[in-house]
Amino acid sequence: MNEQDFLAGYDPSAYPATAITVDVVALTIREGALHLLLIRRGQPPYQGHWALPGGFVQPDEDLATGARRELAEETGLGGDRLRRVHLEQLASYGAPDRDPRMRIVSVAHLAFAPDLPDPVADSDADEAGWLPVTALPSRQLAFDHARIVDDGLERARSKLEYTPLATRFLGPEFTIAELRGVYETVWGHPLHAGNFHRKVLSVPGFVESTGGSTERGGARGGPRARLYRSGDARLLHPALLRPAREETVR
Amino acid sequence: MNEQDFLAGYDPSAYPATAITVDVVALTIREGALHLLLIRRGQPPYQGHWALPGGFVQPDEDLATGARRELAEETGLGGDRLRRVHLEQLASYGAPDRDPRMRIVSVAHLAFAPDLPDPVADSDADEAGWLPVTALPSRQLAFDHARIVDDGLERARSKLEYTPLATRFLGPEFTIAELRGVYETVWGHPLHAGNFHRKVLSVPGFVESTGGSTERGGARGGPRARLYRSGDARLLHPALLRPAREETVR
DNA sequence: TTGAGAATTACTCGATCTGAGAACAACTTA
DNA sequence: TAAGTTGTTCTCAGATCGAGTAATTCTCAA
Repeated sequence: MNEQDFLAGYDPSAYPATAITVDVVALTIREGALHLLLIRRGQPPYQGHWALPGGFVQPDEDLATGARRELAEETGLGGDRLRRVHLEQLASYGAPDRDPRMRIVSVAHLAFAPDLPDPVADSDADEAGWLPVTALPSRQLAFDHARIVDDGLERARSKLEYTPLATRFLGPEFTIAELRGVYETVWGHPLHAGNFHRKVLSVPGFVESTGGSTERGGARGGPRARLYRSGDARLLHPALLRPAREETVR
Repeated sequence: MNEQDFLAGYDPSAYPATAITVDVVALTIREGALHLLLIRRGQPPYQGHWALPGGFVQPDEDLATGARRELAEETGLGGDRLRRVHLEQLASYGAPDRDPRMRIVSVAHLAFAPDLPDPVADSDADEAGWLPVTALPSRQLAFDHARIVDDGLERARSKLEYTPLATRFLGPEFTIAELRGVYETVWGHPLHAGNFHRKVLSVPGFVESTGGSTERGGARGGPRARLYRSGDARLLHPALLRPAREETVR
């Protein structure tokens, strides 16, 4: 039997029904706090619970494409704003009983976004919004989404150590203090301003100067700060050190 | 409509047929070279090509369970030997056209194993064996498995930096020189013996002394070496530094 | 039996990096 | 104008790293 004959006689429905979804752990920083995009489900299962934005993968789309589409649908974002969002695959979750409907494997993704507008209500009239990750209603998250969020947060904390992705939470131009704010928010630790400044400028390719400065000083005083944009490094070497790293590994 | 009614009326076959497979990038070290477990496919598609061990996930099993089962089936391993193998999820691959049969999403896993016996031929009479990763027949790997192997190798190199998983390539007791050999093999760089020794013993929880020594010196001379076993740390802090790290990020 | 070579382990030294603190100037609000 | 805040630079002690040296112990081969 050659390969073409084999494919012609192949019957996909002979295999048990499974489905693939993509879910997105979308993070942003609002008013100095880490926020997560959540949807309140309007339909069973888990009706009324908060859940990660996501849905079934279309037959013709890649996993990353599906995740970006779901993110766009929920945030109403498009074009350049959407393109600035960092999106990466997080992990897949496939416990047999994680969804009561059928066997569903979810390929979770992680997104870093600059401060985005509030999402608009979905066609299903689902409520949607950015919720602070502290004081999340863990018990109220649908499916195994609490676990996925935990994994996403740990991945985010870790990625800030050795990649320049912290800049993805900010606009195209930013100050070193704003960048430090991202690290402090995601890591949950205050950082030494002087040492952070020295470190960021000494790592090759992390940031590059725009030559400009802010129009005003800080809200409570201080001089105008110089402006920087993202450099061309994809990895930080040497990496930043996260203080008091916990003993956890996924 | 309550949740039970909803589930009763739910029709899984309404969704397009997709399938989930698990594939395993299983690595081991033989004669100082990194080896990868590969299967030569006995059936279309890609008949005659080398491929990663893997297969469809059973309806009642978890993704990690499926990966371990596939690994056991191909290596003929069981019990304690299998339990010593480190297995972690790598990433999922779901390009729409990656498999000519149907939409198949593969959840790839990564395994670190001590030197294992040669695999026995499968029931499908597929050939199987450990192949050195240098001089892999990249063009001859089935599906997108060359890409998966690349991702797995980079993950392995990276994991050796900040976790004690290098010990998983060795038996329960090992010398510092054997451990250094794992790093040199996976990273592809010779390491400074004295500095490596100092570093391994200074990182808390990496290794602990057994009190014993090897029976003989090295094959070409040298004193007997002290024996160590794996410590209880899950993360190495501070991490080991990989020399000449490339500018790549997944 | 002996000598050459190799490997384990320990030690040294200079360069670099880190954490902590201080200093100064520029800016805010009151 | 005074008081307080912040961006930026500098200093300094301690830790870490890369590279080299050395003592010792063993294997192999002459």
